Amino acid sequence: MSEARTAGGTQPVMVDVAALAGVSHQTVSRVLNGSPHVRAQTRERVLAAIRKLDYRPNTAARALVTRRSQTLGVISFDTTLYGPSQMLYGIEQAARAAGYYISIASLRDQDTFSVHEAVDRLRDQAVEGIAVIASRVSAMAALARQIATVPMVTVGPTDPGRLPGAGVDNEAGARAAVRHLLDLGHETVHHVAGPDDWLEAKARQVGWRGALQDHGRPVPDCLPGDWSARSGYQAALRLADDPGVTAVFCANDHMALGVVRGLHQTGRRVPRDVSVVGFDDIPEAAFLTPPLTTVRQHFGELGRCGLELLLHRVQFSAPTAAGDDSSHQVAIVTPELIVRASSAKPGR
Amino acid sequence: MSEARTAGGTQPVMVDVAALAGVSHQTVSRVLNGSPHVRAQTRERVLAAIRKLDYRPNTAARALVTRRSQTLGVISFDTTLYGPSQMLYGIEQAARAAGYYISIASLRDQDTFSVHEAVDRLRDQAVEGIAVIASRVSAMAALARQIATVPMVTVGPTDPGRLPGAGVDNEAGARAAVRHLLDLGHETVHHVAGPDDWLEAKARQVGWRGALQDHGRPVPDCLPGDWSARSGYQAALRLADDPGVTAVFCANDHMALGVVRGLHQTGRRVPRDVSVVGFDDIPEAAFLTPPLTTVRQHFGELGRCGLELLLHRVQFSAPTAAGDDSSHQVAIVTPELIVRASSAKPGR
DNA sequence: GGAAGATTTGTGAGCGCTAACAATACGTGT
DNA sequence: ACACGTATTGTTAGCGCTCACAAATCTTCC
Repeated sequence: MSEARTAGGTQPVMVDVAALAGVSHQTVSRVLNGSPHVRAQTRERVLAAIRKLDYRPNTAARALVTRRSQTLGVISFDTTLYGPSQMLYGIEQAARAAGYYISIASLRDQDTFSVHEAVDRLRDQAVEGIAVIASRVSAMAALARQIATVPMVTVGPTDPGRLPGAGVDNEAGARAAVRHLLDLGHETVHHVAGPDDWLEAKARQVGWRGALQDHGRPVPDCLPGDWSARSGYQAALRLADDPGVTAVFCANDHMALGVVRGLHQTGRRVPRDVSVVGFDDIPEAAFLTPPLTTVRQHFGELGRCGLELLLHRVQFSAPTAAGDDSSHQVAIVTPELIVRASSAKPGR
Repeated sequence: MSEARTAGGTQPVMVDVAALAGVSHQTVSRVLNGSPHVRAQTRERVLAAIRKLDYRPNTAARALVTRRSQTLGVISFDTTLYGPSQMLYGIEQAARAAGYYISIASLRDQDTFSVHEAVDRLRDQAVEGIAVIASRVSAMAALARQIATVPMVTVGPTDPGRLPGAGVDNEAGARAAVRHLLDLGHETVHHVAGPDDWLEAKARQVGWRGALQDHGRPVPDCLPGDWSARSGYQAALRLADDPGVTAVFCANDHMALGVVRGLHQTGRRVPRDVSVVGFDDIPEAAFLTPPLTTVRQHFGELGRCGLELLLHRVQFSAPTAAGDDSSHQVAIVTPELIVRASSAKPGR
């Protein structure tokens, strides 16, 4: 009969609870793990002891023997941006609901080295799976190379065929935006794009071009941006030179807001002279001057969705994954066009 | 001589490395922990074996015996908001630099129950310390009650005297904003405040009122807001009834942007008729229409700062903290006024 | 009433690692 | 050559938990 340390500064351990409840440590373990082979009365006694001692199981010991950390990792770049931070939130909520802890690794750069480092870091913590909020094509490639080492999904931007994940149908969103502007009567639509090597930027650009071509409209040169309001502003200054511009579709709301600012400064009125449409529907979009027409993404939903996918994979790849079932699962959410005052009929 | 499993799907463990390097597992441990009592040549051999096997130490086993998880927890509410997400990033960067992992717990509500739950959750993970990005007075109170159980600091809003933490001098920031408007020649300044039970909101309101009183100006009624652009918009509609309003100081940029929108809609021009100043300096502030005068906070810096404080406490409270040294350490950063086009001389 | 079965509990081993101590190797001065 | 101190390495014993299995208890039914 091992004497349990009753006092002292140390945390109580399982045998302490067992001693107090008058059972063996294994019975305590059974109660903790919800085993059905415990008499109700015994369970009560154990639970009472747990409560009295404020006992909390040692996760490290448990992880050591079960080889499961109950932890998922999240790699995120640019938590600064609206989308990523929203998705992180959605992921965390979903993980908690599923009984998992979340460990994060946020990166400044999306280069191969940083990506590998982040994955390593998370693997060192024995995470059971990783959700990645990455967007750069390069980062995706780096991740694809590591997919074998640990279950992984992408959230937000997806790279169908290489990595499983939950994403938004950016192309459809862009098409909807362009179609809306054409329907209003605009001859064509200009585009302020996101960085070349971002998947979302690419997809939105493709959608924009596709919609114009489908309607047999001229496809103007595409203006480069970097998601920031500043880059939108600069694009607008260039756009202002061309009197033919009547409609601009921006790859995100922040750039759209910069475009509005730039147009305004050069004497073009929105939406009287030029219509502007964004993408994302940030919370303040409805309260900008003018309120911004945009394409709404449900980032939170996306995070939840992605995590579900990840959990599924974690379950499957239990000991040795290898030849998984459907390796390239992807969940696609279709975004929604929100029409506000920044887009209107061309006013000639 | 225990035969090391050379193949198999299992991860290599320390004895595997030891066997390959021809040493004991303890020597491997020494190399891993940077012990000086290892011959350089031996160290090399061990490192080579580690590399060859792609061995990675089991954190659970290590945590079990050292009783240190190398993990810090972050509790955050509203990762959605600009400030919190920025601070989270700063915290993560600083933690990584210090060799700590970060586990997050984000909460939807700031009520007592949620706060306790989050702390429990993090404690279950055996985090060595917790950084809290909370703002509600109620949440602070709940935290203060748990401070004894684990080292804790607040980041962002601070509650001097109760919890240690890194914060911004919101009052000084507000004073600077108000003074700026008075200097421009405005008779008084109206205020759209944040939620009553947020510490930042309170401090900014106090600063606003104080500055007005210092200059012997009338203190108008304060308009309530909830940080959202929508609430700013609504406040503006109310403000519009009063022709005497020439300057508005908003407790954050999003509300300021809503105020601008509301004023614009009711025919008041910014800054010609009314000057508007915000707080935060969100990245797009400079590209709003008009560019927003605001008070800049260095959120990232703040996160770093707070984490440093936390690490300090973690070090100190090693086995049994109890009577700590300076229990109410606080780092205060002074924000900076950024003048842009949304504020100007009253145009009568 | 007692054997066969089901239910509930206890026992021992070991997950992979570090901490303490023991044991060796290496030099140095006498 | 010897003892002695110092570098370097090895040995043993857990950390707190779960797993596999053994033991004890309670049923049930002939």
